[in-house]
Order: sequence, then structure tokens, then C-alpha cells
Amino acid sequence: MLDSVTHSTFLPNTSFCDPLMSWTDLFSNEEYYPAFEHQTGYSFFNDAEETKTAIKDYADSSCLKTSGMKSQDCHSRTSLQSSHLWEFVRDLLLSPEENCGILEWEDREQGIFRVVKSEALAKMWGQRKKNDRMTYEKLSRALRYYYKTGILERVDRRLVYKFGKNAHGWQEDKL
DNA sequence: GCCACTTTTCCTGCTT
DNA sequence: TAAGCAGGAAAAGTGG
Repeated sequence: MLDSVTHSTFLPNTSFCDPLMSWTDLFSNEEYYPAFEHQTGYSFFNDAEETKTAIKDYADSSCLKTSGMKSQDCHSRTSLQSSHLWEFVRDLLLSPEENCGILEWEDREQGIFRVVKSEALAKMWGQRKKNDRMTYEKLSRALRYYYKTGILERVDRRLVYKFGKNAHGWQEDKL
């Protein structure tokens, strides 16, 4: 059930503040639990205690054990552990409260989005990859490579990109 | 070690 | 002039 729920969905105010924090770190830290209590994504749990339990169970499940997790298993599961740049961008877009205005949808239905804070995005990606020399110029070069594979489509506007036919998981009704 | 794939780095030229 | 985009080339990193 929780497989499609992103890390940032759980922790809207924490995940990108410390992108290197592990699931174990997050779930073992009681300070973060209150944040779940007000998330609409968890309205299906009766109360905060139930939410905690569900999350803890999920954190304890074998699929989230760091040692046993393969990149393929988790690449689409969480923004923090997405192995590919486009998934990182996608997950950031799917958590508008957490991306601090770095990315925003231009046309949600068509998958068109805009990079609002290019330097911040590059910095965030750099943190994700433990590369403090990352720049938006380099990041955008990587994004342009996705044109070839159909993951992104070209949009003739500055800082605007569009998810292509080979990108998945960005459509609201297919989450 | 090899290969495929993705990403990074650097570059030139063009556009806004 | 600066910032951003396009794309070539080479190299690094990673996983199978």
C-alpha cells in the first residue's frame, strides 16, 4: 500500500532539509512523527498513534532495510533514494510543499514544469549525489540527455521541461 | 575486466 | 553582458 508513497510525502518539512538522512534515521526519530499527524495522505489512519504504527511497520519491513535494498527496488519509491535525476525531479514536483518553490507545474496534465530556482535545484541534486560542484548548467545537460530517451520532451521556453512518453509516475491519476 | 547505461565535466556556439 | 539552451566529446561511476 505504501510503496508509492514517497519519502517526502511522509515528511514534507524534513526530507529536503536533510536529503542524506536515511529512512532508519527518520523513523527512529520521534521528533518527526508529529509531522505525519496532519498529513492528508494519512487520513485513512484513524489517529496519530495508528499512523505512527503503520509507518514504523513499514520502516521495519524488509524492503526498507538498507542492507537489503536494491536500487531497482527503491528507485521509484522515494525522492531521496531515486537513482535517476528525472525521478528526483519528478518526486520533487510531486511534493510541492517541500520543494520550496524550486520547481512548479506549468501544465500538470501535460507534464510541463518549470525550474524556478535553478541554483537551488542544482544544489539539492548535488547534495543528493554528494557532489558539491554540481551546477545548474551540468544538471540541465543531464536533463537534455533525457530528450533522446523520451523521458523528457523539449519545450521551447527557458527553464521549462516536459515529461515524455517514457516517463512514469508523474501523472496524478497514475500514482 | 568488459559492457551498457547514466551522469558529470568541459566545451563552443547560439539565443534570450 | 549574463544566463540559459543545444549538443558534441570524453570520462567517471555503477551494476550486471
